[in-house]
Amino acid sequence: MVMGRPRSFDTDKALDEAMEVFWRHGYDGASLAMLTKAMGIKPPSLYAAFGSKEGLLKAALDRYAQKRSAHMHYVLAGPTARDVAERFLSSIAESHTDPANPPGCLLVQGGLACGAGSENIPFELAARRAQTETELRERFVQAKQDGDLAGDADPAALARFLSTVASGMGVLASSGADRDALREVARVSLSAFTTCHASAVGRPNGERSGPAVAQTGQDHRSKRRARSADT
Amino acid sequence: MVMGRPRSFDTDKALDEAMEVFWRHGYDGASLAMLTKAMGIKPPSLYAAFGSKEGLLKAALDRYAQKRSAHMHYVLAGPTARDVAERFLSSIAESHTDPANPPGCLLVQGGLACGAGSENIPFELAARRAQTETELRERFVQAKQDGDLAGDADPAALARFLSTVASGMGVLASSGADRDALREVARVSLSAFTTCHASAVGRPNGERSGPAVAQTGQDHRSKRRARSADT
DNA sequence: TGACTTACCTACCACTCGATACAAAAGTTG
DNA sequence: CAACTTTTGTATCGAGTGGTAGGTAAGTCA
Repeated sequence: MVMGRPRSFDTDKALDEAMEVFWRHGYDGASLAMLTKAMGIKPPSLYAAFGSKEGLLKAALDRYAQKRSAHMHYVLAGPTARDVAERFLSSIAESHTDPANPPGCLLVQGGLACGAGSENIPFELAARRAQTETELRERFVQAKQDGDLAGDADPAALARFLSTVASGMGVLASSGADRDALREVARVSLSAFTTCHASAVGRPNGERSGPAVAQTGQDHRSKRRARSADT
Repeated sequence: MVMGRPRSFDTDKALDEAMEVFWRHGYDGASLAMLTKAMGIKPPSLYAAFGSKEGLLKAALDRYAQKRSAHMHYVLAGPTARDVAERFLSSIAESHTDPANPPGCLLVQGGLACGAGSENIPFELAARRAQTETELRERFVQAKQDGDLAGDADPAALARFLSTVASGMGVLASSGADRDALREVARVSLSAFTTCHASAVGRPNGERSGPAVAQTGQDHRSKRRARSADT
């Protein structure tokens, strides 16, 4: 079989540039002209390699997750639940203000609300955010089995709290907050975590185990009202 | 002086519809076609009344703030700092999942990152978010003077924490999280708040009094890197 | 070398974007 | 009524959108 002309650009390098554009301008705000200029390629090359603008975003998100996996692995490897929380919040404070990247988090900046024809994108980003929450929750379930998390602590609630704070820090960072501001938020949040971890949190309602958001990047469903999770 | 032909649509009603479109699709995602259809008017009427798409957003944001002012007044009227925090978080959990509105918060959904020509919008939204943080901080400063907030508590840090959690809850709600999920986050956050409010929070760095983000809707400045606050 | 496969670039597609020129319509004031 | 002011709808502006057709360049394999 013949190989044909080899690709003249580095896919990962191009994805890094595309990632930055999506990160800084959001999905709707990132035009093909911006993307191709940043990636150093022409539209046909982009479409041959990634299929569509949405395909390019997904590829960029995959690369984003891949780059973050090492940090997340370190976070989850914390010896205790409290260490995991501390590592998580610190890591977020640093990464969301890393001068090498646009401020904030791609999974938040990318687009919480999009225009006609881009309805899937918020789903896609939400699913990837939910992934982090799930990893934290499972780690806390393990911590509970290990006995380093109080018996009346709620792993799902704690994971959701941390995930929510992380999103909030993304919003804060995108507004120009500096690293110290985020560290401060992390510190306060951690103290909250410690309280819940040690003592009971009143839970009047029944158990809810799953993440609060959709798990997979599914297609657009109901246009009206909230994008409801299918639990 | 002559009055001329009277306006045939209700400005506030039209703004409510525009608000919903911006809320659901973000600034970039909200097209003129969407807006005029929802508002029930034609482009020339829109431009005569609001000047531009950006002007329409600002008018919608003003109306949004006006509608929320009653709730915020109630929140700030809480007898103690803890009550203020509790009222704030509860109010956010309810309002961000109010079925009468799109999920989440307009000031977050509206656009954290925008495309070419809309660079001012994220500033504008950030400034309005900062307003809430400022109100909370000033209330906590007052609480400290009143003696119902510990002497070593940091009003700025607490206000920023609450504001950050509120943004995070906006992101969570936009992903389809239900009201109970947000209430749970509110509960954990409040317990964290209580801890910091009662006992000392280690603060290695100097005082920082201002909000973490820009105060006013200023023009676009540096394209590269973060939109840094000019403190 | 020459056949073959693949990627590249130029130019362009139909469409939508935000915004407006223009004239008819609808009201107030003398 | 007639003069005047403002709003309205139609129809459209130039620019930019995501995406592609078609020909050419650049490599591999026999």
